[in-house]
Amino acid sequence: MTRDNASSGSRRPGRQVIVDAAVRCFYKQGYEGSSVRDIAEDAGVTPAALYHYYASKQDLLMDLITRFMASSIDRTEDALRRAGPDPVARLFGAAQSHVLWNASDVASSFIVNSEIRSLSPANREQHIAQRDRLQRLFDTCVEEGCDKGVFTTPWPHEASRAVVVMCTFVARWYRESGPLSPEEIAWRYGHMALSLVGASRGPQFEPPTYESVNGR
Amino acid sequence: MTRDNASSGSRRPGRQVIVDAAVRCFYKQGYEGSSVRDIAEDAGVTPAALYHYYASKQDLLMDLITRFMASSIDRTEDALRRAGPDPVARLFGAAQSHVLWNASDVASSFIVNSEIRSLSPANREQHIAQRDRLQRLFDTCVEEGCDKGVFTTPWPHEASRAVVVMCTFVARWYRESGPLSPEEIAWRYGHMALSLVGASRGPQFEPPTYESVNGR
Amino acid sequence: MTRDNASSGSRRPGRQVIVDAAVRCFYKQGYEGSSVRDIAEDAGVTPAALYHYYASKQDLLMDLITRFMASSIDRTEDALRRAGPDPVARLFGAAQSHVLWNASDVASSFIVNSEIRSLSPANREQHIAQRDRLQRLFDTCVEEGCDKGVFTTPWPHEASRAVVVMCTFVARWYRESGPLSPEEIAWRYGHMALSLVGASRGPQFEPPTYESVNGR
Amino acid sequence: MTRDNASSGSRRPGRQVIVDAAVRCFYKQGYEGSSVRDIAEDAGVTPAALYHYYASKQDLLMDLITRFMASSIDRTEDALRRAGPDPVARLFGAAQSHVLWNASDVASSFIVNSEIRSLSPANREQHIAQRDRLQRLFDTCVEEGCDKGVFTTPWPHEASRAVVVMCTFVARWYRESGPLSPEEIAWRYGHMALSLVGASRGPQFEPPTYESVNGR
DNA sequence: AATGAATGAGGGTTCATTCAT
DNA sequence: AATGAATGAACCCTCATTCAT
Repeated sequence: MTRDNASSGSRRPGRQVIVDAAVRCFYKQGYEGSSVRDIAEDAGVTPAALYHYYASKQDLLMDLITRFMASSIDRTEDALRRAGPDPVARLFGAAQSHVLWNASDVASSFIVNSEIRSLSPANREQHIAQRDRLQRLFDTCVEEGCDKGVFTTPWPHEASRAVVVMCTFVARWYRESGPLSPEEIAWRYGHMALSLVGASRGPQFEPPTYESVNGR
Repeated sequence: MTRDNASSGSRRPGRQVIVDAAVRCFYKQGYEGSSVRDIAEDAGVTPAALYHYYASKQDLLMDLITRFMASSIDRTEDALRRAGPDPVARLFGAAQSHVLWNASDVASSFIVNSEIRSLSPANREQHIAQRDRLQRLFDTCVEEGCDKGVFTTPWPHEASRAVVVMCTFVARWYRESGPLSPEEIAWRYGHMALSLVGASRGPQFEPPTYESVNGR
Repeated sequence: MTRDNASSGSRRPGRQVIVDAAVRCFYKQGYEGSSVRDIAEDAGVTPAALYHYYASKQDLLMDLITRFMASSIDRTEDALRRAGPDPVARLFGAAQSHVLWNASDVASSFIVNSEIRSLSPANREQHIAQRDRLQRLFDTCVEEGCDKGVFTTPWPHEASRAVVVMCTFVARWYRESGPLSPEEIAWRYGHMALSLVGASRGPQFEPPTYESVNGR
Repeated sequence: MTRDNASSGSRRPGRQVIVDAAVRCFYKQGYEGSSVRDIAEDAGVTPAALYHYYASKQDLLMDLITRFMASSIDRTEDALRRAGPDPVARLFGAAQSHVLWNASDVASSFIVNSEIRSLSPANREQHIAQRDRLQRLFDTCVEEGCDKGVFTTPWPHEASRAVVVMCTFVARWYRESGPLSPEEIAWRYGHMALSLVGASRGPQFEPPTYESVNGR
C-alpha cells in the first residue's frame, strides 16, 4: 500500500515524481541533510524543474507533511465511523488503522514525526494543529470508554497519548521484510491499546485476514 | 537533575560549555540545521576553539548521543537492581526510571531519538548497538514476567517495544511548566507499562514523593 | 505628453505592452535587476510570450534606448528649425525642448542615462553615436552664438556639455506632483542655458502658456 | 588622487583590496551586473573571504557610497571654509572643489550617481539624506549670494541644482588622458557656476596652478 | 587555549532562454 | 499568439574546516 494522494490537488505527474524523491531523500538524510540537488537527481530532473512545482524546499516538506497528516486524520475518522458506538471497538479500530497507515509509508511517517523542527514557524503551527486534531480523536475515544466504565485507566489523557505514540512509532522499526504482516502488527497493537486503557486482558477480536482490515 | 558526565572522559570545563551549546542548538535547529558557528556563538567561543575539543561536528554529536545512551542504560540497570526479583517491581522500576531520565533532559533525549540519521555509518552502527542493549533490558524484563505467568500479554516482544517507545517519547511533550511533576508522570507510566503487559488493572505502587524515586 | 513610437517599426499592440512594462521595471530595478519574468508579469504575459517580440532582454533594452534617443534628436532638430536663425532663440528653444522631452518620460530618460553600461559593446557603440549626434546639435548651436559674438563664454565646449547634462537630468528630480509645470521648468532652464553661455542676465522670453511650447 | 579613506574606520588591508575591486567591477558592469565572484576574482581573494569584511554585497555597495558621499560633503565644507565670506568666492570654491573630487575618482562618482536604485530601501533613505545635505550646502551658498544681490538669477533653487548636477557629472566624460587637467576643468566649472547664478560674465579668478587648488 | 583570516565545496534559488504543443 | 515545462549556468551566500599566529 502506498500513499494515495487522490484526495490532493496535485495530480500532475511531474509533481508526484518530485514528492516521491523528496520522501526518499528526507527519509535517508533528513530535511537539512538533503540538498535540492539530491532530490532533483533522485527524481531525475534538474534542480530548477523542482521550482516549477514548489516555491521552495520548505514548501515541499510542508506539502508532504500536511498530506500525510490529513490522511492520518481521515483514516482514523473512517475507522471510528466503521467501528460503531462500542468504545472497545472504536479504540481497537482507531489504533489498528493508525498502525496500518504508518506502516504503509514508513518513510513519510518517519519524516512527519522527526522533521517538525525543520518547519518554518508558520508551518509548524499549522502542523501542530493537525497533530492535535488527530490526538483529540483518540482522546475522545478513550474518554468515552472511561465515562461508560468500559476503560478502567485512571489516566485517560496519558494513556491516549501513549497509544498514539506507540502506534505511530511502529514505523520506526517495521520493515516489509519482517516476520509479521502489517495487518498482524496492527491487530496486536489494537489489543495493546485496549490493554493500556484497562479494557481487556487478552485478544478478543478476530485475527486479521487480508480482506478484513481497513475496508480492504 | 542534569546530565552527569562524571563517567565521560571530558571533565574540562571548556568542553562542557560546548556540549551544552550543541544540545541547545541541535534541539532547536537539528544537527544539519546547526552550523558550527551557531554552536560556537551559543557557547561564547570562536568556531576554531571548538576544534580544540572535538575533531569535528560529527564527533560532537556522537559524543553527546553516546553519553546520553550510556546513562540511559546505566540508569535502567540501576533501577532493575534496586527493584529486586519481582517482575512487576522490575518493569515498573525500569519504566519509571526511563521516563524520569528522558524528562530530565528533554533536549538531549530529543536529539538522541531524532538525529540517528545524521550519524556517520560507523557511528550509527555503534549507536544502534547501544539502543539494542537498552531495549534488551526491557525485553528480558517482560519475558521473565511472562515466563513466571505474572504478565499475560501474548506479545511480549511488541509490548516491550511499546513500553520503551512510550516512555522515551515522554520527552516529546513533557515541559517543566506542565501540571505534572516528572515523578508523577513516571509513576503513571510505570503503571501503564504494567497495563500494557497485562500485569495490573490499576495503581498498586505508592504514589511518588520527592525522595522516593530513582534514589533521590 | 507620452512617448510616440509612430516612427518605430513596432506598432503591434502586444509589443507596446511589453516595452511599457520594461520601462517600469528597468526604472524601478534597473536592467540587471529586472528579470524577464518581472517584465512579463508586469505586462501580464508569460515570459515566453516576450520572445515573440524581442529576441532577448538586451534587444528590449536597446530598442527602448534607441527610440528614446531618436526622439531626443528629432525633437531638438525640430526646436532648432522652429527657432530660426537667432542663436539666442536657438539655444533657448533647444534647451527648453530637451527639458520638456526628458520630463515627459522620466522613467525612460532615467534608463537611457544610466543603463549604458548594460548595453552590449555593439549596442553601446551605436548608442554613443546617437548621444554624440545630440550633443553636437547643442555644440553647433553654442559655437554659432560664440562666433557671432552673442555668447560670451570662453569655453563653448564645456558650456554646451553642461547645458545638455543639466537639462537631461531634470528627469532625476522632476515629479508630476511638484510645484512647477514642465513648461515652467523648461522655460527657466532655457534661460539658465543662456546664462551659462553668457548670453543674458535674466528672462527675456515670454513665460510659457500651455500652447506656446514645442508646437503644442 | 585616489580615494583617501583615512577618515574611515576600515584600515585593514584586506578590506581596501575588496573595496577597490568592487569599485572597478561596479563601474564597468554595474552593481547587479557584477557578481560576488567577479569582485573576489578582481581582488584576488575567494568569494568567501569577502564575507569576512562585508556581510553582503549590498553592504559593500553601501559602504562605498556612504564614504564617497561623506567625503563629498567634507570637501565642500572645507572649500566653503577656505573661501571666506564672499558669495562669489564661496560658490566658485565649492563648485571647483566638487568637480575636482568627482574627477579624482571617476569610477566611484559614477557608481554613487547611478546605483542608488540598487540600494535597499533603508540604505537608499540614508544615502538620500547625505545627498540632500550636500545639495543644501550649495543651496545656502546660492541663496546668500542672491540675498546680498551678488547673484542675479531669479531661480536660485534650480540654478543650485544645475550647478551640482553639472559638476557631479564631469565624471561622466572626464578621462585622465583628456586635454584638460582636472584643475583646469574645475576652474572653468567654477566660473560656469557663477555664470549660471548670474554672478559674472567671464573669468575673474586666477587660473589654476598645481599648488593653488583645494589646498594642494 | 584561542583567534582571525582564509578556503573549496556546496547550499537554496533564480536566471535568460528554448521548445513542443 | 501564446503557453507550461524544462534546462544549464549562474546567482549570493554559508558551510565545516584549517592554520599561522
